[in-house]
Amino acid sequence: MGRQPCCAKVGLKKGPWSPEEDKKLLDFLLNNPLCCWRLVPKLAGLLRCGKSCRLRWLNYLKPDLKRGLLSESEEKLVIDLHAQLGNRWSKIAAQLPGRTDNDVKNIWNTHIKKKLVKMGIDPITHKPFSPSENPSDESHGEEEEEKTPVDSLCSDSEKSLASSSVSSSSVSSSSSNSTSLVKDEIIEVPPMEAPAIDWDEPMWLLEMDEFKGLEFLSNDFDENLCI
DNA sequence: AAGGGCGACAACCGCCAACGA
DNA sequence: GTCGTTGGCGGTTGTCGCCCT
Repeated sequence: MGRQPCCAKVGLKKGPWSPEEDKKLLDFLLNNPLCCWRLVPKLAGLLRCGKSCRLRWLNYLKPDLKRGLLSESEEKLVIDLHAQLGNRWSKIAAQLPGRTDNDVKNIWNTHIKKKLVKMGIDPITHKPFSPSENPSDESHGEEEEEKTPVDSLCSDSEKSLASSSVSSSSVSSSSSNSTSLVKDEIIEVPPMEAPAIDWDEPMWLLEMDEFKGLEFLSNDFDENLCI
């Protein structure tokens, strides 16, 4: 028996969300305790499937999201975590406050991957390409081949931060930084600075009453929603 | 000015795991 | 133990805007 689709495909809207839809979803989620995503579109008056609503909330509407490119330290962290975890974007994103797995995945694919390739580093293995398999014809010096991605991307002062945090062999106990469980392993990461309120939200969203008092956007908010 | 190429990002799809009946 | 439902995840695709010719 085939798996049922997450929602009846008939009559449901797909594609980009309109400001009105965003507002409806946001209004609903701000004013109602979340029961289950399947009911959200129905109760919020949206012609979307619950899954779509969930994604929109997590990737775009959630108040504490950071937008825009990664900072240098975030980028280093992503590279290190990727070296450890592979394409487990949600685990990687969990170490970056305000970033979503979709965000990290997109940034990896559009920026970091290319950057590594250009530097002669295989983004999958995180090791220098062997001369025969190097996709970029740009010559890279011997020195560069010896560098790790972190070495190549950051200054000396920053290297210490990155290398002390999540090198592939650093599932150790040397640091008192924050830790997180990834299945059986413990990943140690440096404490990221609190997400700055650096919103790049559409104007219509910023104009909404709910967003005029930022104190409102606390962690309690999320817990209340049980997300 | 037109349009083709490309990059960036939002959104969808399909699979899987967890959970409850 | 089985089945259905739901949420979560990662891969992929679609769309839009910018840049170059």
